[in-house]
Amino acid sequence: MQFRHLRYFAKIVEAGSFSRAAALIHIAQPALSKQIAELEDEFGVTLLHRSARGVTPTVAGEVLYQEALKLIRHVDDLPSIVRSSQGDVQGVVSFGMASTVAPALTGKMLEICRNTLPHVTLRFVTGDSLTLREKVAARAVDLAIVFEDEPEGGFTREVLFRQRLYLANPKGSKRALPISLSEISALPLVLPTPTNVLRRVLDRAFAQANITLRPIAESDLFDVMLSAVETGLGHAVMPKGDFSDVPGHQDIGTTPIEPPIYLTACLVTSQDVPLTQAALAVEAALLTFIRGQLDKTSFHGAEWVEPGQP
Amino acid sequence: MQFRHLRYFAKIVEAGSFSRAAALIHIAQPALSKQIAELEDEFGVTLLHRSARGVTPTVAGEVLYQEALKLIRHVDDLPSIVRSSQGDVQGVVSFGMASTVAPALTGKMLEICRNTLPHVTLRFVTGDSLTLREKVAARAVDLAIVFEDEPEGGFTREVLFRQRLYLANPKGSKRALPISLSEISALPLVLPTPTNVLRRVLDRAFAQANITLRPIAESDLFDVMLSAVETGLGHAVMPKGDFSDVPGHQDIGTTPIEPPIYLTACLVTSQDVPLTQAALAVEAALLTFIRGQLDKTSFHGAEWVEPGQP
DNA sequence: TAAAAATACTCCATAGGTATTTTAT
DNA sequence: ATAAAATACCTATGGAGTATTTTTA
Repeated sequence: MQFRHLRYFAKIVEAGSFSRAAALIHIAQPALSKQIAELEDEFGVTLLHRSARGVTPTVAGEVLYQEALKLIRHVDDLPSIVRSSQGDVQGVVSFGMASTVAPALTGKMLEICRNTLPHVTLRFVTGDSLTLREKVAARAVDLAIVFEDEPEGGFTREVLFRQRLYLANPKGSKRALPISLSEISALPLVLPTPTNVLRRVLDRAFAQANITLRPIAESDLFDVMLSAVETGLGHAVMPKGDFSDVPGHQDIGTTPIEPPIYLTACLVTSQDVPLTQAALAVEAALLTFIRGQLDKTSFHGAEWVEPGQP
Repeated sequence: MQFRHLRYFAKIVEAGSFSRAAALIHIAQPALSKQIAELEDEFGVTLLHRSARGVTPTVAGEVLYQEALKLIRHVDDLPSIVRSSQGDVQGVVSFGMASTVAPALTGKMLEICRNTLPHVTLRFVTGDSLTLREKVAARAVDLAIVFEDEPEGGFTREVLFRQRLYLANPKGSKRALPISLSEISALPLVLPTPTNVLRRVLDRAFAQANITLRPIAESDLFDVMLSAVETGLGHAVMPKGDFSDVPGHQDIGTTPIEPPIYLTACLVTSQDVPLTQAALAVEAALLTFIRGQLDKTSFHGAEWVEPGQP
């Protein structure tokens, strides 16, 4: 499959005939016949109805035509996209991260930007996923890594990984074996407020297991929950399997929850307004880093999702 | 620019070196050097930092890498997209149209579907643009042609055309010359309710001209407004320059408004859930028709927008 | 029976291979 | 000094051209 195939195919559909398209492209008609034959061969589908006075697309052909148009436009945009990120990329980029992923990424991101984008100022914003997403929608944040339960419209998202949930335990109360939902419900719990994504997923999981959750406290602040765990007051559930990178809370232990529950971490941007060159460059650097160089063993309980449809 | 270029470039970025990538692709290293040289030549930009132990992408290279990934995924999806619309496409497709575009399109759409998609049942829905968009969001309607003032998130949109606004006059009160905003404000007007897109655009236009609009009646129903015009009670403003195709209202005259005011007609679909094969086929057929065979002279005051970014 | 698409073949442009040089650490 | 990329040159696949046949309205 080549670009040429799509370009030719689109022109033929628009011209309504091989020969007319051939004249438009300044190419011989048999060349087009061959190209389309290859396309139909590759897909195993008839794309054009041939008749004595031209061609009309089949249903599959019309679908391909629309996809081809999108691809062609995208490709034709490449030069300007690439060139715009040439030269001195500069500006301020607001980059949001859910509190639990921030410790593992902040340093690395800063380092990358200092190296490859010296004139870009990174403005880090942390918070809970819903707030961050709202800020992205409001354009107060350019891009953000958030956990999503049910994706909402208005955002362009790249799924990064699925993060397993763990029980966060006070230092000392060690336990390596996985813990069940019913066992968890018997513990004193500090949970996020009900609007939180994590909380909603938890509520659903426990509801399905017919267990009522009775947290001893609720908070939307990561640090508040960790402090509560730290002081031994209770346990928390976190999308994080290791706290050794969290300053002040290195000795919080974790226990995998069985059956596993997952949150999906996504990089979201606003769908409505295009990113600045600087934000685009940061996004590209971030994705390249996360999908490539990132030491994935430091993310306990994360299942890396290969790029695909959001 | 070929696909190969992008595929090779992506592999090189992932491998971190020409030679490693060459080994992965099973191709000689100089071939890659040449391809990338061509790419850099075409964009006029350095894409990779060469060093003695491999390559790292430049900023432009990282941006291109991300775009290339999207393109590659899209292309790799083509076979399944195309094949899925092969065979007996069947099902019910809900197709919404803003009331003013419905008369000009309903017949043609039905004809196209009967011909190319015999086992697809088209369910036509008309209404005002905002209601239709809500129905699309709620998945009660698969795709809809609506007028948009400010695009909202959560939808995939294809801009179709800009439609100029006209004053709709009772039969008899003919007038060929354009009419100004202040002249309009002196007439008895029947306007859409304030939530309507058309109304919002009108309110804005008149506010900018420092004119207060005082309609004699408001309605959200196209037919109600037309009936009011028909009986000579008042005038209406419509995104439509010709009423000869509206059964029962053929003799309503129109007057262009000067300076011109426009609404943008878009085909919107829900961004969240993918379309069924049937809806996809209808969408493709519709776009092909509207952008191709449609007799555009029947759309008075429409400026056709060539496909581009929404 | 015409107008259009498909087939048959010929040719050459270019992707890719081999051998070697240049570059950077 | 060594590992990697660039350059030079050669080969051969396949895209495009010309001539012709087949299809269908």
